[in-house]
Amino acid sequence: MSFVQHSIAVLRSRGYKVTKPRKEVLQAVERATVPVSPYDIGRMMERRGKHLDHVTIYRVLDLLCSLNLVHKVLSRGGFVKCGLLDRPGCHRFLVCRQCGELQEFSDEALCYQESQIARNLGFQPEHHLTESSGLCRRCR
Amino acid sequence: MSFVQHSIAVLRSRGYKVTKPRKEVLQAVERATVPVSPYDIGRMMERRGKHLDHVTIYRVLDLLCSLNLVHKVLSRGGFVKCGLLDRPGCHRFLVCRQCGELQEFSDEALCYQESQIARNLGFQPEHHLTESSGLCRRCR
DNA sequence: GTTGGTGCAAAGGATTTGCAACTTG
DNA sequence: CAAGTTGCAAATCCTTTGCACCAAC
Repeated sequence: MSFVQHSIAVLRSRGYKVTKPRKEVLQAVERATVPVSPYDIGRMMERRGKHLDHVTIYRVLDLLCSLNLVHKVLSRGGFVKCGLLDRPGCHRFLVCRQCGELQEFSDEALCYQESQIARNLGFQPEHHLTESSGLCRRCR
Repeated sequence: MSFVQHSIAVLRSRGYKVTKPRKEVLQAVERATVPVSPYDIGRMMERRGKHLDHVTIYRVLDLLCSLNLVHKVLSRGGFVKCGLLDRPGCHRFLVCRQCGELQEFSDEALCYQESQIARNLGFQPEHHLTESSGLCRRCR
């Protein structure tokens, strides 16, 4: 099942309406190869002769983030589709500092280790955010 | 040696001028207990009867970041003084989602493990950015 | 038909740039 | 005194809010 199809199913199952703007944002994120900002998405649509209000794009992205269908990449300030779909645990990124290409992964051992460190420092850990940067295979 | 003193020494040793605005931004960051934005710093100064142009604050923070004297906390969108000074390796954070309190640490084993994962996925790793969130001792 | 979603207008921040004037070493 | 910094003005971009209208279920 494709990313868009899966996302639509999740929307429906949670009681959210499956609207044209939501489908279009999903398709735009699907096509993107690097993290895209709300305005990037707006421009992508214009180039295809469509138009979406930027406020709508913001709101759709917020919703998709809250459902873990897309992620915000903080080091780049943009959004990407979730590439791990239902896989549990913290989703992490490798980001190419040259071309922006992104690879998503999750790793239980890492979560465990980070949680241990947090507890040792008096924290009760909840989430781990990791974005490693470097060079991807092609840019190396 | 205090954070401010250390930072001034680093500026000097790298050939940067030690100016009044730079010292004042350093002092503001020193006093902050949670990550602060450039405008936060501006307001902190006003409250003390001083004034700094926001553009200057942006530029000073950029410089201090590039020298690793302060860090940008992406999950909170603010800056903090570096609490590990010259300690090598990637600096990481625990951030309290309640009060914003922040603890900095570094961990060699974690760096190693993350690098391994990156290489297995075809990446040449350079930096690891980690910001775990949870509850600090007091907010728990 | 209802409820939730969207578009529009507008406001409020955040961030950047160019240039003249000033300060530090 | 020279080079590096700062302050100001202004432009640009990002993000959010309120409300009237519209579309999906």
